[in-house]
Formats: sequence, C-alpha cells, structure tokens
Amino acid sequence: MRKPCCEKQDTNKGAWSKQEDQKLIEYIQRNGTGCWRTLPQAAGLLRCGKSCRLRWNNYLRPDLKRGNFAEDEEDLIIKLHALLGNRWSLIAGRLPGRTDNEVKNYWNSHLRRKLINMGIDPTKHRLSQNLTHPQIIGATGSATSSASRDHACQPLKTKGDHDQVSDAASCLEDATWGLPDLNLDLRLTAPQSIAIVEEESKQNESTMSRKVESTPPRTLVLFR
DNA sequence: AACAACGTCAACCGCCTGGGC
DNA sequence: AGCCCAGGCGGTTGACGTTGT
Repeated sequence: MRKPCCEKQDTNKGAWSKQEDQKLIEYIQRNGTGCWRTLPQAAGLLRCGKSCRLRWNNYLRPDLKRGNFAEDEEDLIIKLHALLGNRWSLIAGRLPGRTDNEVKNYWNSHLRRKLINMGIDPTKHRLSQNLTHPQIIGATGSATSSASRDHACQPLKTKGDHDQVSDAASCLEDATWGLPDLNLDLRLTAPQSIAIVEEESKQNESTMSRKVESTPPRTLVLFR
C-alpha cells in the first residue's frame, strides 16, 4: 500500500486563500521549487506538496497567459487532440503560457461541444454518422481540416504509453490523412525534449524525458 | 424574485513513470 | 532486480457563476 503523498490531517483543502498564494509565491521566488514534498512546511503552508505544485503550475506561475483562448490556439488544440488524444500535457506543451489543466478544461467545456455541434465526433475527429449534412464551419467558426476528414487517425492510446507517439508521427506522414498545411513540427529541441517524430528510432535511448519543451510550433499555417 | 438547470474551472484523487538506492 | 519516493499526468469532483423558466 502506497503511503499518501502527505499527512492528510492538518492540511488545508479546497480553494487557496490570498495569504496562501502569497506565501507560496514568496517562498518559490526566494528558494525555487525544489522538493515539493517538503516545500509546504518550509513555506509555512498547511497544504500537501502536490497541492502546492498544482497551484503553482496551474495558477501562480508568472509565465502563464490566462484569459480567453485565441482562435489559432483553438485550432491548434483541436488538431493536436486529433493527433494525440487526451494527452493534455503534450498539447499544452505546444501552447506557450497554457497549462494542461487549462487546455483540458477548455476542451471539455468549449471545444468538445463545438465539434459536436458541427457534427464531428470529438473523440475520433470524424464526422458523426447520424449527420447527413453537417455544418463544417471549422473549429473556430471556420472549417477544420482534420475534423472533416473521412480518414482521420484514431487518437493515440493513452495510459502506459506516454511517449509512444510514433503512431502520431506516422499519421502525420500519411499524406491522405495529412494536415497538409499544418507543420506541427513535433520534433523538439534538445536537451529536455522528445523528438516525437523520431521517437520510434530512438526507443532504445532509455533516458527520454517526458518533458516537452513549451516552444511554439515553428510553422503553423491554419486554413479556414 | 426564486428556483432549477446548466456551464465553467480550480482543485483533488489515484495511478503511472523514472530515478535513486 | 526490486523497492521506495517524488513528480507528473489524466479523470473526476464540487463550488460557484450564469442563464432559463
């Protein structure tokens, strides 16, 4: 039986107060994040380390963008979701200033519904069969190439194969599926990155990091 | 005005993975 | 090789706000 990440008693739960935020920010600004498990005590917070990490990563980090998603961000999320499935951290990694939680929430509350309304199955990114004349108006009110295709790739299987994105790469390579104008360029720059497209050929390199650098795609042409 | 239904999003939970020993 | 730990991930929950009746 795994030990809990922290002692459940004596820890606050639920929404963070301004004072707690302030303590966390001040501590991290002074000392960096370091070990999340010991951070709460060191920072004088009655929170578990996980909670602190989540709060910092999803809300307090200074580089977070917040606010509404731009149309190109929406398009990119939809296309990446078609490619990667519910791998929110990977998707968020391509959206500077956005967190996986934010992307996931936005997908579930906005984009999923939007695709459904357009007659597109949001999980498979295919046209729903019960719609004879779907309104293909695109992810952000305009056409989304990936979603309107007949031969959309299945999203990748998730659990247990976090880095097995080579299928996605082969989808990318599949010209018939293609996103002909979308160069996602999932190859990421060293050292802390996954060369997703080349993943398969590098599978033996066991020290592959799961981290994906949050650099924007070098080329992104969206068609509407 | 009051209530219900629905939508949004911050936060939690449990599981998985990789690294260290 | 196997265990333990910390960090990370995706799914889910629940509080709160908004909209509809």
